[in-house]
Amino acid sequence: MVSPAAGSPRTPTRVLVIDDEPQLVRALVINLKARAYDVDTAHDGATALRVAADRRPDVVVLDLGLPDMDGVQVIKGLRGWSRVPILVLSARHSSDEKVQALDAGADDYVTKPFGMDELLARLRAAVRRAEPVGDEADMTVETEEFTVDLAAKKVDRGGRDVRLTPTEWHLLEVLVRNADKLVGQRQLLQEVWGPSYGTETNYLRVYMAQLRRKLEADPSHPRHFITEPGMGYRFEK
Amino acid sequence: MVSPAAGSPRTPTRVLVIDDEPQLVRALVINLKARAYDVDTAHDGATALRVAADRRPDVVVLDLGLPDMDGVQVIKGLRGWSRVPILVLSARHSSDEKVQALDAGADDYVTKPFGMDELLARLRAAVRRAEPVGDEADMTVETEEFTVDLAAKKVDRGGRDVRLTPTEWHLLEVLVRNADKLVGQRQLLQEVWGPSYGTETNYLRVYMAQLRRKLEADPSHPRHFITEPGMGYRFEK
DNA sequence: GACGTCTTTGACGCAACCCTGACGCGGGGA
DNA sequence: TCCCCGCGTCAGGGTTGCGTCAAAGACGTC
Repeated sequence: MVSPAAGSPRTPTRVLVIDDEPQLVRALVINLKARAYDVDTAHDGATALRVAADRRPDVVVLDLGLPDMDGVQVIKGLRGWSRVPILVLSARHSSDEKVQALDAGADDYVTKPFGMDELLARLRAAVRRAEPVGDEADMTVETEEFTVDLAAKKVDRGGRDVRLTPTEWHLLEVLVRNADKLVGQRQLLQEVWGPSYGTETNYLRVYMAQLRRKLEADPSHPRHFITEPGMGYRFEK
Repeated sequence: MVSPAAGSPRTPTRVLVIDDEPQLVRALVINLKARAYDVDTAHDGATALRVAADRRPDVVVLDLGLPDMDGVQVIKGLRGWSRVPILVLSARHSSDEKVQALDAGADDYVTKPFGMDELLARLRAAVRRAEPVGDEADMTVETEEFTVDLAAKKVDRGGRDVRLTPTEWHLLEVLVRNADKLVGQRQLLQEVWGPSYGTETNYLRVYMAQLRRKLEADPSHPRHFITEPGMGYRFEK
């Protein structure tokens, strides 16, 4: 419900687990990998900071009881250059330590022993709130002749904005989101005009013509909006 | 120390406390107010959703045990239109309930009884990470004709302050924050008038006209507040 | 209780959009 | 070769959506 991300098989979430207890690490790694996370591990603070810089994890799970340095120092070390979500584990229930860790920049604090379900849920929550807004980065598709910005809902052609009607834009959006793939006319009709449509192919002809007229260099010999006779249409860069 | 925007007297953080236990609410309110938070309260889910829509809190503290509805429903109700951080309180230690709440969109989960220090630390953490990154720098947007200062909530035009009503300002703010991007009329209505609006496009027409009359050089040929027929509006520098 | 401001609501003219039908063209099958 | 289906193109008409104005309702202040 958050973002459909049609066609983009998002790279797996990368987790960095920092802990010096082999058993706990193993349990975490197994559970995380089973859920298709990409996992790195570090057994002490110094390594952790190095690995974090190298691998740029999407979320960090940090045990405060490390052999070489104080956990809070690790948090500060990370926060010096990164806003990656940090989920702290600790055997200590002391309120003081929680406050210290959280104020140093941790995002969450879980006391051992903990339920794996809960930890994973907290991890999902941390990842979820870290990502969504910025996914408008590569929401823009360029061709030689024009540029489509899906986030801003703008089409640029030779420095000038192209004015599209709602239906035209909707049609364009579906095609661009499925770039290089054939989109059947039924699917196109249902996505743009609604589920009760499916045979009114004349609509498609009219609006494809409009799109080509506004975007193609030579509308009668389209290079980007290709007709696949009897099947549908395809957008190509 | 994480304090935002040095030099800007940022408005106090607004907290919405949702709980039906008077004692707990009182304790929370006292502690929060002592730390200069702005506090609203609600003792059931329905009120909570209404107040949230009205007051736009910066963070929500939600007790799951409400008299009128399931806490998870409240979370979903909020998440339908807002990304405000939600901190859940609950007497139940069940792992299941934690997972449900977190996956519904909660940001953190604290089991009662809890230490006030810890709660406040978690609250600080939630608020801190909700703050956008580069907020301080470009809190002001300039055009050839006028300047909008988002932090000071002021609009300057030719050296003179422009007087805007609350609704006008709110509308302007949403548009400016999404500069160059198209903002759908539904989104606009929900962000300015609240989540229960979405089809009253006549409001938009009236208030866009007011904004243009006050800010555009030639209100009948707007250069900054662009109408995208059938879709929404766009602010351009 | 009267006033001023802000918000909501309704009515109207006008422009833009969406749908529709007609026509021409080209390729594949009979 | 002729026919037919699918596609591209064009132009007209019904409908929707937008801008504008004005007046009534809600709210707070003096």
